[in-house]
Order: sequence, then C-alpha cells, then structure tokens
Amino acid sequence: MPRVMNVQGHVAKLRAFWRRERRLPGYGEMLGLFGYRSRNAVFGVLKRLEELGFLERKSGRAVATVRLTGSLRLLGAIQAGFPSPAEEELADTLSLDELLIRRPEATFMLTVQGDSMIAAGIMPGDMVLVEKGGTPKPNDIVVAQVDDEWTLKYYRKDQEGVRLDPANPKYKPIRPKRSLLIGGIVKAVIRKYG
Amino acid sequence: MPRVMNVQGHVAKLRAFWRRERRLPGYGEMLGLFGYRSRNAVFGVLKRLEELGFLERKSGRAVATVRLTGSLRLLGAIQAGFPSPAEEELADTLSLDELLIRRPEATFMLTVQGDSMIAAGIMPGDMVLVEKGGTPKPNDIVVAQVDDEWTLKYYRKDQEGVRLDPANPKYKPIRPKRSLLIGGIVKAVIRKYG
DNA sequence: ATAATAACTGGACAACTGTACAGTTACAAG
DNA sequence: CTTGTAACTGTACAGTTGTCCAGTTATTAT
Repeated sequence: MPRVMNVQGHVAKLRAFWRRERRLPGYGEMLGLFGYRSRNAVFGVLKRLEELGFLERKSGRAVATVRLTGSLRLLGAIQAGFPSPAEEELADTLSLDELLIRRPEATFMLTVQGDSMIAAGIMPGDMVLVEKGGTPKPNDIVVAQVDDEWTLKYYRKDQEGVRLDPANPKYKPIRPKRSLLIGGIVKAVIRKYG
Repeated sequence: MPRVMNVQGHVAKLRAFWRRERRLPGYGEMLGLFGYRSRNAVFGVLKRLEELGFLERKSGRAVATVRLTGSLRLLGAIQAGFPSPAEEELADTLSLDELLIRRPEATFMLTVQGDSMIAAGIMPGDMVLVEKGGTPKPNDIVVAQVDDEWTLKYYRKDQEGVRLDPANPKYKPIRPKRSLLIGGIVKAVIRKYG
C-alpha cells in the first residue's frame, strides 16, 4: 500500500558523486542530490542504505562500503559478452584492493625482470603482489633470496630438499647452497597495457 | 630554532587507523591518536598534511588521498629484494584501482576461458580489465563479437581489412564475415593465486 | 474510493567540526 | 644562555551532523 523509496537511483547518484569527489556527500549535499527538502529524509535514506549493505556506521558516522565505492563492475566470462546497459548498472561493484589484498600491512608490489617464469604467464615488466611472512606450499611462486641474489621461482621440495624451479626451459632449477630466505609468496600477477 | 612536528609518525598512525576502520578519524579521535590536548593542534596537523599531499579539503572537509589510504606499498624490481622494515615504512602507498582504472564508469572485469591468448601471458581463469568505448589500435587486445560469438584476440589490420589474431599457434586468425563488434580494449590482466 | 502504511516535511537539540585568535612552551642555532 | 620560531594549549563561535518526534503526503492493494 505505501509508496517506495528510489534506492536504485540514490545508489547510482552516490556512486557518481564518489567517482567525482572520492568521498560521500554530506547531509546538505545529499539534500540537493536526492531532491529532498528535509534532512530527515536523507537520514531515512542512509538508514535504508545501511540495511542494504551500501553503508556502515562507524562511531555514528556513515562510511561507504565497497558496494558503493568499488570502481569496478564484475561481469561473467568473456563468452557471455557484454550485457545490456541496464544489466550493467545492476552488476555489483568491487575494488581491486579488496579483491587482491588480504593483509595490506604485509603486501608489496614488485616489478618482474627477466623471462624465467614465462611459462607461468609471468612476463618481464609484469607486477607481482607479494605477501610477506607466510610459509610457502609446494608450487607456490615465491620471491626468494638464494645465495645473496633475489629471484622469482616456483617453490618445490624433493628428496634432496628445497628446489626453486623456473618456468622456462632455458633456465635450470636452483638449489640453495649457502642460504635461502623466502621474502614472500606471490598472491597475484598484474599486467598493465597502454 | 623551533621544534618539529612528527609528521612521519602521524601519517603512520593515520594509515593504521584507515586499515582498521576504512575512514579518517574525527577531531576527537585524532586528539587521542596523536596525543594532543588541544583540537587546534589537530587542525595544525591537518593543514600540514594537506600541504604535503596526504589530504585534500573538499567543501571544508578533510578527505584522505591515495598516499594515505592506498593499501599497497610499491617497491622496485625483484632483483633489489625487500628493503629493511624502516625503508618499507617510507615506501609510497598506492591503490590498485587508482593504478589500473582510468575510466571507472566504462571499465569492467571479465574472466578468461580457453588458452587462445596464452602466448600473450593470458591464461584460462585470468581476469581482464576491459574498457568500453575506445577505438583499438593495432596490437591492442580486444574483447570482440565476431559473427555472434565473443572472443579475446589481438586487434590487427592488413590489406584485406581487420584481422583478429590469437596468441596460440593452435588457433587461426579470424576474419569477421557478417559482423564485428568491439566490446572493449583490454587495459590490464590480473591473475590471483590461492 | 478507502484505508493502511511507508515516504517525506519541518522543527528541535546535543554533539561535533572547521576555523580563528591570543597566549604559552619547547627546541635548536647562534 | 639567550632568543627566534614553530609547535602546542585553551577558549570561542558559527555551521554541520546525527538523531528524535509529531505531523503531512503520496501510493497502492483492497
């Protein structure tokens, strides 16, 4: 029986505002943005958006969640192609940081030089996200310091002990002689074009 | 002659707070955080941090910049290895969204199926960031609809016209017969482990 | 057409924010 | 040890925010 709030439209406006300003609008700004005349209407919208998971309240202040601020829309497989503009709008947004970084205080980005991991799809110039301080499992790709030199290799074990394998037949597996230090485990590979 | 403000320490505290709460602390919270007794001291800190590019003021309100909120610390090449913890703290932070997405409203993420671009370092299961609505240059990787089927290919031209090349000798170049629709240009490739 | 109900309006208040100003304190270079 | 200077303290005030309440409108299922 009652009328319904235009949540869809409000979210779209907030996303657009966030893209422009990298912040949430204040109460006053939302008044204009949504076309209300009462700040209390804005209060109602915020409460609703919180229920729906677009916002969080932290110490009494609205904080946008990734659903609102994520700059990326996730579609399915390439074979499915691009949906209609209407469907695109509905696609949930996410942030790459959220997606790829689990422990921000331990995660670093390094640049790859050389082609020793090329069969693993890691090419020179690519960037790798490395998380420090875990223990690698076999077949993890690690950044390791072997005998005073830093390299990117597969971490593997056999009867003789730890072996660091390249992903390129041109290079040979490495066996640490004097020292082996695992700097971190590769959690993601990123290649940027253009 | 005068004493100096501990900017370094304040930034570290703000970054830690941001990681915990995904927002900036308010005046009151900063009081405790920095150990001041006067809110005006906080005001001074904010002014200083704005000069240094850690903050921006938008409609009279402090907004954190990527230097403060970026969840990723950027190091150099792998050969250089990991710096000391002290140097790590100094490493500038960035956000992957900032780094990879230029036009958020036109950028989508799709999942790759099949190995047709494997020589370009794009493997099945990888994610690609696709930007809609530009005109592709030769050797760009594009998501295209050829004769009613969506694929990922190199965009190239020769005497006969547009040719879509795979990066895998197992497959043949495609020449659009009935129709060709460029969905978007691949701006980045992302592979996530674990 | 009626009635039920969520969406809104308008007004109020305490808490907090942005900013200013006048004064005090620590420090480091001479 | 002096002294200039930035860093701080304390206080003040206007504007904004979070929240509440009582009342008014629009919508839609009956």
